[in-house]
Amino acid sequence: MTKKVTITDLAKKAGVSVTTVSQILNGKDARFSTKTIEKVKALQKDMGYIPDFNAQNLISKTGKTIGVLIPSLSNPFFAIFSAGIQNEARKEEYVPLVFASNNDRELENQYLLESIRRAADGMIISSPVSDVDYIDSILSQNHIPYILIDQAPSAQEDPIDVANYEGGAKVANYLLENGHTRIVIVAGDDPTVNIRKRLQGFRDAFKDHGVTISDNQIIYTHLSKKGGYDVSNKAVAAKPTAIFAVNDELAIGLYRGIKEAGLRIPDDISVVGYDDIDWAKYVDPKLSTVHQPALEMGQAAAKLIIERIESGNNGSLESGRKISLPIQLIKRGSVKKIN
Amino acid sequence: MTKKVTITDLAKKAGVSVTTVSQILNGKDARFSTKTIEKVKALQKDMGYIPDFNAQNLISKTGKTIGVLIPSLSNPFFAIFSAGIQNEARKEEYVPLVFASNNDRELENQYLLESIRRAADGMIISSPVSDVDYIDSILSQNHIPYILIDQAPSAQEDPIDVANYEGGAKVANYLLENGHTRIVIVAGDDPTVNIRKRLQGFRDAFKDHGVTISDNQIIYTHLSKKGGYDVSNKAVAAKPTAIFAVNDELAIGLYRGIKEAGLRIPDDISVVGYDDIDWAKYVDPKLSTVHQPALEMGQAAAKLIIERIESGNNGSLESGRKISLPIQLIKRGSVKKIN
DNA sequence: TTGAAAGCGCTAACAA
DNA sequence: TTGTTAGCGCTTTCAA
Repeated sequence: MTKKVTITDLAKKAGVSVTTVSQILNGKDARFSTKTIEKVKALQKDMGYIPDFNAQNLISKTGKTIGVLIPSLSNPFFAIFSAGIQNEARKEEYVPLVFASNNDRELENQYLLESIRRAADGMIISSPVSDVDYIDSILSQNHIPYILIDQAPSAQEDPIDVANYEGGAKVANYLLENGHTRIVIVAGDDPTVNIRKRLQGFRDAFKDHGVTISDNQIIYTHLSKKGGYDVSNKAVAAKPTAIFAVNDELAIGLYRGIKEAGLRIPDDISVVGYDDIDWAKYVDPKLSTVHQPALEMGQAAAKLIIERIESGNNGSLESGRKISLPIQLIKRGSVKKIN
Repeated sequence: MTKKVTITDLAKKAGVSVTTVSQILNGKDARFSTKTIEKVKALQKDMGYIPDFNAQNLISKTGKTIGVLIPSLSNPFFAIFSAGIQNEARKEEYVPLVFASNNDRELENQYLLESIRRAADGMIISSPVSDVDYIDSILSQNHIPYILIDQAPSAQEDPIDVANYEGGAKVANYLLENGHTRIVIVAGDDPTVNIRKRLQGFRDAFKDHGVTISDNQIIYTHLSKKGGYDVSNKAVAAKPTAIFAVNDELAIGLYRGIKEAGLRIPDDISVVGYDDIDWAKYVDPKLSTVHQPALEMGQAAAKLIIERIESGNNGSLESGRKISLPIQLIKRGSVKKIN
């Protein structure tokens, strides 16, 4: 096995010092002769020299790496969210290290440590099972800035605001306009703050119209298609005229269960989701939902964390600016007007 | 900003040399007194010492990193595939660096170089636009083993075999058994070898039954839901009794178009997909398809590349063992018997 | 049972 | 315009 070309090899071959090569290749070539510069650059190509990442990082203390913790890649929302992070990171020459924790606390913890070990410069954490205090303590100790997205009950305000309260209220008003007052809500177990706000907005809007939604109208289940499917009987049994699923995956699971129960959407029952994953347009009937800008959220998260990294603001809970992103109610075919 | 704890800090505090600390922390503690060992280990916890990744790699020349190139995360097949890689890699303490190239050749190339720069020990490439010769040359030069999955026309046999020819044939026979001979195939542009084999198996099976499927019965489009949707009119216009979509995304796009055209599945037209993404069970009617073990494929890919890395087999095209994975025809509700 | 010293590949003061 | 030297944090001979 031929060894990798090092800067010393290159320097020798060029008949200059390693400093010269290093400087030139790093763009600090002001003080060198054109001749030397060209010689070095040509040789770099010829020899296929690529600077050693580890050696560089050992000195610079930054590998331009962002650790990313998400619950799962199989939820399209997070797949797109991750894509957004990657897009934005790329512009600044950062690389995301994406870990899916599957809501497994231990795994999540391992991946957190692995990110630190791999010298992540910052972290984006969007995995809901986290113990926020623990994360804050370990990350602060290591002086790694981080942002929490869509996080478990936490003192910290989400730095990326996507108007969940308003979103929930929009769904409520949409349903109200269409005459629905007999409602079931389907939510994921251990709802995150974002989803709680969404729920709160929804319930408050109903209350404003004189309709109280009690806790037993909320069904909790695993936050997935299967979770929605599993509780569809229960949801249907309550004989609502409309169901609000706190995300689209849930809604699509409900679709299946509702149809298997012999009911039609929206004739027998209306369904509204949340997220507007691309699949929402491909189910029958097309799903009414609230558009969340998943891609933009990923981009915003990456932008924010890079800002913090480069500003040296190793901020924990208190720090940093916020980004607000718009949401939008998308009316499609899954809600019917009743009277 | 407090500095990160280094091995020197720890050694000083323990009153021993860095060698001692290094040896003990790396499990080579045979020759040290229990007392020293305990002291060092305790101090590690206390001080929160984490060895510097870059410094370690600089010496060991391996960062236990696998570069992964996929077309996109938004296709659930690849999301699951990536999850499989991560699962398996984790067991061996490798970390995948996942890059989605979106079929953009330039991006793909950038990510390839970035993986090399970041000292990937091996690569899994599953992005169909690649220029295989180029990849082989650059990776070989850098002595990085790699495996190509589901790759563009290539001399190399896929190291992970998922019986595409047989899969295609199974779909064909299924359709044949149900009386379908008027067929349209919907495929992605620039089909990969795997998909070609799938197609070939399909066509050969029909031919065996005396039915020739001509090239103009194949419609090419973007390999996505939208791609399927976009050509649905064209597909319907050919008045087939059944459509074979080479993947589920395409099939689900077709579903939408077919319904919008006022036709019913499977009464007016039967549809079969390929992949068995989890969504296949959640569309109406449930999609008949061929189950591809995406998760297992990811695991197998990771296993294979780790084997090559650790065996020092920096193999390019010729090398390495193969893994065969079973597929399965899943009959659901999207095919109807006709006569 | 322990430590001194060299060196991994690179960057950056400081000289020349 | 270029080179010498030190040193990043760690592992690993080799010696004590």
